[in-house]
Amino acid sequence: MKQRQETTIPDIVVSRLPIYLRELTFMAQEGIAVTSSQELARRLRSGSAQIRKDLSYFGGFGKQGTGYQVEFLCQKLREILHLTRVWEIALVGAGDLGRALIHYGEFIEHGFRISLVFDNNPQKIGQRLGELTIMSTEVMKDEVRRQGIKIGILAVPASAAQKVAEELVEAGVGAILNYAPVTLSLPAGVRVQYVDPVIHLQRMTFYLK
Amino acid sequence: MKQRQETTIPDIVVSRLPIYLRELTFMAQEGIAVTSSQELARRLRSGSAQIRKDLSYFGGFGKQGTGYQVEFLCQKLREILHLTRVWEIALVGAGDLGRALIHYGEFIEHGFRISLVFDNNPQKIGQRLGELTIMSTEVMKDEVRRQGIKIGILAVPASAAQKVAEELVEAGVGAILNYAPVTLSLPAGVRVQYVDPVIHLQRMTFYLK
DNA sequence: TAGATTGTTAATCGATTAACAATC
DNA sequence: TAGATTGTTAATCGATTAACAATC
Repeated sequence: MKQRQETTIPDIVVSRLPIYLRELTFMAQEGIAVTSSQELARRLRSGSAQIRKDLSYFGGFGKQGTGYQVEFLCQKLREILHLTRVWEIALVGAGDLGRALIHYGEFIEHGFRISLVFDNNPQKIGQRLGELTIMSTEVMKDEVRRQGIKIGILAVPASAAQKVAEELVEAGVGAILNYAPVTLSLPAGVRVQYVDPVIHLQRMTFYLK
Repeated sequence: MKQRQETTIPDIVVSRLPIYLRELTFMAQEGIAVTSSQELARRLRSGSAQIRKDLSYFGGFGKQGTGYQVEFLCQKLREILHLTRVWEIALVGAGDLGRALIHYGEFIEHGFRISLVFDNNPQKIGQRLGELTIMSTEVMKDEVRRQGIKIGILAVPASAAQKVAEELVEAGVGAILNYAPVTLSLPAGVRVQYVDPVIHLQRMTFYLK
């Protein structure tokens, strides 16, 4: 049960934790109170040794002979991933995608709240989107900084993405979910996750005949 | 310039090729005719040795002392990734996300065409979505098989995803882009790419304070 | 106690990187 | 030729997996 953040956690380990948390949450909903690395591995189509090793970076959460208390492990994973608070998000781009994201219910269910929306189109500025009012990208930096927002979602065209990303970082954002189809060049330490449906599809067509 | 598919290509190598292709396409648009592994690496924030090694799995596309012809390399990458044809796609789920995907212009620009849309909501069946008519999931298997469609996009709730995915696979689909927040259990050989904004965000909050 | 499963070590496997001969 | 950059090998690095003592 020792905490050991002394070691640097491999990024690839961190990237698996949300998957574990999601599956464990399903299991809790199914009424499963206790599980094993083997059962979890079977559901996730991964290896039980990997799961145990991943978890052991953060401490010993199980009991020999028994396994893991599902609710307890969920709670620990939420703490590790800093999910025991609500994260405010700035969304940039109020097109079709931005609209879909605003209405996406999973965000609020999991402690993420889009609290600012920006667009550079004068036609859109001032309009309502869900419960928010679309603001000008000109005030973006100030507003994001003022509210202390740390997460940005980029739903802008590729051509605008780099500049917007830089401004978000200047405003204090440390994590960007990028839907624009372009690789961003940002200072080390800024986290970026890429979502580009075309890239994802192209990763699969290689295997199709 | 030898072709050597003899070796199995590591999945991680394949997954980088679309990123190379995207950046090279930008470079071509910028009027850059010739580039080097070093220049490409700088733009992608990766290593030049990695780029050369990745490409060498498929043949020698460059010239010592000179580098790579941008257009030529783009063409080769398109061939490797099987992007020299149009891929028809079946979209399942006509909610906000499905709507956004239908209107997403990048698909057709890159040779992907959503040609069937399904939903299980009787209210939606028969309605138009873009240029398509929403069809019942009851006819999904038959229609997908009849048209020989190999790619599916899942934009359904988590609770429906596994069943829909299995039906798509039975209908001959070999690649699934899954927007539902759940891990799918499918036969080996079926490719799946996951897009779950919540998971992506949770991979970054670990690093935020 | 007998059975089960963890947490951890060591072995294996695979990916990245450095280095350089080949060559344009 | 001199300079540059590829394609490839070998070294390094890191991640996965197997195995098992510890222990519930």
